[in-house]
Amino acid sequence: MPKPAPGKKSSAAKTAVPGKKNGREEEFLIAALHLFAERNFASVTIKDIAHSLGVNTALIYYYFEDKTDLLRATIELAVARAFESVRAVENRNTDPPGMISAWLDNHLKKYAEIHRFVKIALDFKGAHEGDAEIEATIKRFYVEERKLLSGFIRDGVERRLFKPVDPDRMAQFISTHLDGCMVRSVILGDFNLRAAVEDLHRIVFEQLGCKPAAKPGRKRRR
Amino acid sequence: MPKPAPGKKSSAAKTAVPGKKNGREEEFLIAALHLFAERNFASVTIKDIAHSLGVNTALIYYYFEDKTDLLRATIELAVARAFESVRAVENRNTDPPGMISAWLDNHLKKYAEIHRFVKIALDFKGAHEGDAEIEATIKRFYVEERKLLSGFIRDGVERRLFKPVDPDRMAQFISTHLDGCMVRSVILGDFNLRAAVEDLHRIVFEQLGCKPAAKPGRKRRR
Amino acid sequence: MPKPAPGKKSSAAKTAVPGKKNGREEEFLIAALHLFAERNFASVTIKDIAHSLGVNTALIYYYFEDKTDLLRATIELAVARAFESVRAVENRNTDPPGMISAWLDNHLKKYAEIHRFVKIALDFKGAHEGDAEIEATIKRFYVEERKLLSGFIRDGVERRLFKPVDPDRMAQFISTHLDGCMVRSVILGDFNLRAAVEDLHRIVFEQLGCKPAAKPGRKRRR
Amino acid sequence: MPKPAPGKKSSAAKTAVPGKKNGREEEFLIAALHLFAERNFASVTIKDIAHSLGVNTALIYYYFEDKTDLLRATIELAVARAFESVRAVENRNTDPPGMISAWLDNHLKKYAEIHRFVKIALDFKGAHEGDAEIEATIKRFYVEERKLLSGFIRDGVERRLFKPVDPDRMAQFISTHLDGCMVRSVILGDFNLRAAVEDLHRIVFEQLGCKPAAKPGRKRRR
DNA sequence: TATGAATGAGAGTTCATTCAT
DNA sequence: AATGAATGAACTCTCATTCAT
Repeated sequence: MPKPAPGKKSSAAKTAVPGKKNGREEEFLIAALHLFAERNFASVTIKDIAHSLGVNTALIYYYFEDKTDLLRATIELAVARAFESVRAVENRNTDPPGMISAWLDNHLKKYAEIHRFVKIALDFKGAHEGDAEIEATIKRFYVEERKLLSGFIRDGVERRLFKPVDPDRMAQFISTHLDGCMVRSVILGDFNLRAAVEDLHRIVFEQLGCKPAAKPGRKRRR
Repeated sequence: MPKPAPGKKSSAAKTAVPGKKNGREEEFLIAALHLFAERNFASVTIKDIAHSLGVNTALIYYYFEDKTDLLRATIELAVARAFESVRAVENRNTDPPGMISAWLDNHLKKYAEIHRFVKIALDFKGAHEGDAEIEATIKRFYVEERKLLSGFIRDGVERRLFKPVDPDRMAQFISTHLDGCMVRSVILGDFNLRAAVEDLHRIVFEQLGCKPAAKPGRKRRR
Repeated sequence: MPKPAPGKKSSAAKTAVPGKKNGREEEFLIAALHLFAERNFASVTIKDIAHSLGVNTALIYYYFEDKTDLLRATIELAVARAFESVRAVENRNTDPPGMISAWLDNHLKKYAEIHRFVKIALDFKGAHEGDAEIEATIKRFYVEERKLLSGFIRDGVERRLFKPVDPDRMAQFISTHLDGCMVRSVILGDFNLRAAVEDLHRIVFEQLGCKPAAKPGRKRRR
Repeated sequence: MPKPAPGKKSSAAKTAVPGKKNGREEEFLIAALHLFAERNFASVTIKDIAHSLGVNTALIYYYFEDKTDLLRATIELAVARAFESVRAVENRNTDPPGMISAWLDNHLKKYAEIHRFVKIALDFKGAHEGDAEIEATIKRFYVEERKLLSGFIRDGVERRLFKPVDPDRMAQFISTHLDGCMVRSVILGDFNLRAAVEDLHRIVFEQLGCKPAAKPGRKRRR
């Protein structure tokens, strides 16, 4: 009863004030995002999160219902951030080949962001089967991602820049491979993400029958 | 009355490889393999495992040092099983294109096995950083996998069946993509694994400049 | 109804030294001191200690690292208390014979305190070999005790009140005998501590060539 | 019912076949004696004892009712052994001063035996209050010990070799001090047992008004 | 807002003990 | 006489969560 519930009920009400979140609340989300990505959901304790911000454990319960609610909000933040970077690509470039290149490039640059999301999404399954809200958020990410990619491809095919491939399948292929890259870089410490993305880039463009725009592609390690 | 007759569940493996270290120890490993793959290492309790075999919790400590030791043994089993199926491929086929096809096909058939391994390997990172033995076992799997695949490719290139691609990079590409497929099928319930593997198959053979052996490719869902 | 109103037992110490680190932490220490002295370290469970204070088991871990840390703190408290009483003697009396008498007398009065310390110290060996900190605390007690006693004796010898005995050896003798008394009173239920200490008193003063101050020496049982 | 109980009911029936015990049974007792003396009763596990003999854990239950029964039998063995050495003294020497000297000397030589007994006796209290049989055995040791010592002293007093001291009190004094020495040598790793016993020796003989028989007394460390 | 103190539930683990062979 | 396998009870410790302030 003493708790005045400032925007409770998960993060649904949070979008009432878009843009900057309440400071503390976002601090928790960011801290949680990092910790959940580094370790398992189960391995990260409420204490870990609170300590990493230098605040009291109980405070988390002022902002979030419980640990799962925090996870929910964290995943939403991760998805939002991943799209932020994707949207940036969308607005800057207009020719399909460039878009795809930019997007792959983006994966390299935003490695940490996307990596975090995949890791958390994967971890989520296995400890929280049943939470529909989280499941929906995750799926939304993948659906939008493919929509975006297949949009580029369809555009290129229509403008005869690409060979007549199935845009959906090609989008799926790219996106699946990128997930594979993410997984590998988690599992194998010495995985060369840059080289792997470059190889994907080359192969995709060969499939599309179109020379890539000679990416800078710095030195390879492996 | 509460004691539910020992040795009821998972008795399939009990008589599978007689003479080997089967019996209880392997029963535990198989039960653990399934549970760890389904849920997180942290989410699976010792009680869960014991109960799934209808035995007492303490019995686990008769066969394994502790929970981590059980995980270690489980991962070793998973790797052994994954190689079992791979070796089967190796011995049956001799022409490189057929080998690669067979191997991709194998991923489809042994989906559950490999999927379990990837899931556990991924989960391992984040809760057990530091256990060098487990880490080594996981890495061994990937190293051997790539060695196997690149061997096929090198062979095909030398026999002029394939275009002169870099065998290591191509092997890495295939193997990474397969991991991506595995992850997707965990995260996304409706992921069409068969279709994804077929697409990979087609693209790989295009890259190798060689028609695939017209796989049957049953109905596609997506 | 099962919760028996917090802070019921051992509330004596709660308000004993206000301003100091009293409150719960000290309550735990006192409860533990009594229990560890009564029974073995291993026999006393965390539950026993918590229950004796009417609080939850987990609360102990809020104040102490683990059970061994609690033991450590308990021994430190016991040593501190033992010195408290010793210091009291030191400040009240200045003539060496009186000091020694007072000190033996003190052993009688503070029987419970010292007895607890010896019991715990003895128990410590055999279950915790390796904890250097605890070992050091115990040794400190004995070193300081002997230093104190030998100081009295040296003083008396220099002032020609005592025969020229070796102060260190005589101090060791007294202190060892007192430990013997403590042990006996633990092992043998009907050991007459008072009589034993009186005998020591008499013999020591004979050794020092000096009449004791005719202690009252109430009734003897044995 | 399948258990044929070969001399069960604790060690009461064991004396039916005096002299050498059944081999295995005595092996267990000796192993237990050492382990209980080194560590706590609670710290020594049944597994420890069985392992130290290279046999199976369950075998212990063939010879002993349970762990406490083993302790009971162990204490009986310890007492028997302690008296063995005492009796040896009794038979070899006849002059009271020599007897006392021999007995103190014996403590030095049989240090390990006696030390073990005191340690176990002490440990017993605190984990097993209530076991009357064990308690009686322990008390018997102390009663007999004092009887023996006071016999020597009374003899010496009657023969005018000693001053007219109270034999019981002097015996108690000696025996208590020896316990003190034992305790010290457990608690303090660097306690010089030899020197402490020598000091006791000297003081006792001064009290008895009789020069000790110039003990060899090798070099002192402390 | 923020905290210190407290709790309940449950996890992993150990251990004495038993039972069939 | 001896063992391997199994069990139940207990213990230590952790963690999410709550409550009063």
